[in-house]
This record gives sequence, structure tokens and C-alpha cells, in this order.
Amino acid sequence: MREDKLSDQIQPVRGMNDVLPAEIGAWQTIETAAREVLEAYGFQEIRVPLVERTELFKRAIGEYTDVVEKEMYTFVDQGGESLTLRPEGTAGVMRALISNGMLRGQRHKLWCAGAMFRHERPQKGRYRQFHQVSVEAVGFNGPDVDVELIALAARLWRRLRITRVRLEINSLGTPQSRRAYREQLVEYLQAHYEQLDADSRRRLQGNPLRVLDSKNPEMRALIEAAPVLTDHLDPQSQAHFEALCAGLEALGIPFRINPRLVRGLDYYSRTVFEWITDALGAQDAVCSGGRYDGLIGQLGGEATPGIGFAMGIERLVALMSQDAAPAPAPSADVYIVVNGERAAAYGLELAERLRDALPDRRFELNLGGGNFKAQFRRADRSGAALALILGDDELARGVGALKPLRQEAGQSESPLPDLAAAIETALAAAAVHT
RNA sequence: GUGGACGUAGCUCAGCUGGUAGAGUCCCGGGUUGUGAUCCCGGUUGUCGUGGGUUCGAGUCCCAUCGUCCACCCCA
Repeated sequence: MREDKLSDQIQPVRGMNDVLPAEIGAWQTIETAAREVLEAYGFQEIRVPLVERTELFKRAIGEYTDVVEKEMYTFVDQGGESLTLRPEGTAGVMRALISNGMLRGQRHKLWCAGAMFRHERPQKGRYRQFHQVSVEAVGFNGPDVDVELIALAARLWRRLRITRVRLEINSLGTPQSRRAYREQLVEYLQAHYEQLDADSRRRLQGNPLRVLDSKNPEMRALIEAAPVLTDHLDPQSQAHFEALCAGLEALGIPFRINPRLVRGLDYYSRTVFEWITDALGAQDAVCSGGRYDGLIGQLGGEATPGIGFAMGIERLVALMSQDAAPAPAPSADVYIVVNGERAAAYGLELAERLRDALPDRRFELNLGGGNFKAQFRRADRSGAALALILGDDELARGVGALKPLRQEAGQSESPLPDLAAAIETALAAAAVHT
């Protein structure tokens, strides 16, 4: 590497992508739809810092999870404090509720959108800076909120015409019942230790529940014979889970119970769910979440139940562009072609006047000169329906010429003072033809 | 962190068993001294990712390195 050479290009940071104008349409479609659906369900936006004290994530996500152990962007600031770029959204939002004294006997339905950071090897649908919309409902015991949150997501998919997703749910029970189950599972796995592959042996040490997630076909028989989590739920969790299933059925939302669905973060309890797709390669989770009844207490707040989920914007964008990439919106309604020095100078002034008169129309003035041929080529590429032609000739006669670009129709002229009205008429006529 | 494939013009790519680079597209100009997608003519564009090695000679072979993609792990 010749880092000393000034002429060398500066490379972007690995796993951190630019969202270019050609793809921004899909992002805006998703963001707008998400905001509108969330508001329709009574959720309010909250914005929290991208950086938090490292301790917050260690305590919330769990010290021995992959995220905390090896994926966090952590640094020591000038004051000597260990800070971390947020790897997920829930912890920061819960911290904000505690810091601002918003918990006592109160309930909150919140959403938060923005960038998250995880230091992993980039892959299809997985980046070091990625974007989520995360949704949190705090102060509700459920299972009614559980059902409503899932219905909200289902509505968003319908709205975005996303069809290649399916819902999987499970219950992790309470920390107590999970602990009891875990002991049984560890006992079972240790009894069959010779049959475990290397991955599973490692997981047995760290997070035994994840052994059940193994993709190794040779492990299948062993896994299927293992004790099942949902058979070991405490009675309340069992009732909660049954009510959740009944609620989803009542709303006609198809789901599959996946007893091996175990979320990667420690803070989940009872309900967990995941919307997965077969269209995105190895990264199949598009949206996932669950209940975190113990989290707020764990962070030093007054014990309050909560549930939430996060959806990955990059993955939704990828999913949507598989069917039909939304065409980028035309940048202009009217492209103003100017010829001659006087016209070029007058063009600036006229464009401003027209923007005053027709604030909802998009005017693009030809900038930087160019001959007629070039200017018309730019007008065509801008997607504008109409070209407004201003030459010294028109200027001398006090008129502007209007030429429809999207259909075969004659060019017309209008006196400069009447241009705004003439443009409206011409645009309306052009719209009829498209 | 591990494995595989790949880095040649702004973009998409060709370049056979080594003989110092080519197409399409884009952009610009002209054909029409004032009219866009099409057509015709002309023009610009490269430290062949980077560093080193083998060779008379390397885009081509070897090593290293950086990057991209995909997969493992894990996850949105």
C-alpha cells in the first residue's frame, strides 16, 4: 500500500455503502410506508444517539453473545470512557426511557430508525453499517400487543407488496423456565457428545440452545430427539403463547411454530418471532424481535415489560428490487432550454419566477451552456414532460416556446407573462397521454 | 476469524500456449449556422488493484498485499 501518495484514491470503509440516487427511491418508499403504518397504530418516533457507553450493550445484549464479544465498534474517547457505536436499537431506546424518567406507570409505543454498526465480514444482505427501523412497545404485558405488533408488520408487507416472507414464532418462556430447560438440554447433549460436530461442541459451551439451530444434516436426528423448549414452558408462558397463536389465527395471519427459533440476544423472554425469506441467500431474516420483560430492570430501570422488533432496510430494499425495481422519479416536469447570452441570463430569472408561481412543479434550468442538441438531450434524459425554449429570438418577441417531449404534439408559444398558465395547460395535456 | 471466486477505460466486459491493450456504452463535436430517444461521421478516456519476483520481454506465470463478491460463523 502506498498510503503516502496523495493522488491515491481514498477507499470507502469496508462494509459501509453509499446509497445512490438510483436506489434511493426504494429506501424512501420503505421509510415512508413504515412511518405511516406506525403512526396509524399510534407509535411515536424517538431518536437516540448512535454512540452509547459500552457497558449499556454489554448489560443489555449479554456479555457472552457474538455481538458483544466480537462485533462491536468500541473505542476509548478523549475522556477515557469506553464508548460503542450501537449494534442494535433497543438498548439505546430503553436507556433513553430510563434516563428521561418516562417509565413510572407509563406505557410507550415508539419507533426509531437509523444506522447500526457491527464489525462482521460483509456478505449479501449483511453490512458493517446497516439500517433498521426498530419498534418498541413498553409497559404492555401482552399477549395482545404481541399480536398487534406482528399484525403491524404484516400490514407493512402488504403495503409494500412484499410477498416472499413467512412468519415463524416461538416462546422462550421465562428466564427461570428457560434455565431449567437448558439444564435438561445440556444433559442430553453431553450424553451424546461423540455425535456432536465441532460447531455444536463450541455452542454447547457458550449458548447450548443454539445447538438446535445447526444446519449440519448429520445433526438432524440428534436434534429432533432432543427435549423441546415449548414442552417445558411454565404455565403462564404457555398460556401467553397459546393466546398469541389464537390471536394470529383470529386475524388470519399464517405462522409456523419453530421450536428451534432462538434469538441471538440474551434479553428475550417468552414471545420471539422472525419474518424470513428464501429470496436473499444466506441472510434470511428480514424482520425479527421478541418480548424482553427483564431488560429494563436489568438496565437499572423500574421493572417494566416490553416487546419489540427490528427490520433491516437493506434486506427489504433487496427483497423489493427482486420483483420490480421502482423507477427513479423524473427529476423535472419542465426543462428550460436557453440559447444565446441574453436568454441564458434571463433564464435564471424566469425559472425563479416560475418556481414562485408553480411551487409544486419541478423546473430544471439548463446550466453550463451547451448547444441546442446537447440541451435537448439533457431535457430528454431529465424525464421532463415539457421543454421550455428560450432563445434570443423568442426573447425579442416576448414569448417562450413549449414543446411536449413525451408525445408527438406540436410546439406552441406563449407570451412570457402567461407562461405559468400555459405550462399548467401543457402539462395537463401531456399527463393525459401517459 | 475461516474458505472459494474475482479485480483490464466512468460503466459492462474481451484479451488464445507470455511479444508493452480492444469492443460496446457513456460523454463531447459534427451531419441540420435553433429542436431530444433512432441513424451516420469524428474525438477524449487506461499508472491492466498495489508491491515484488521469474524472463530479453508480464494484462497474461509465481509470491505477497489491498479490495469486491459469495459461503461458514453470526445476524437485520
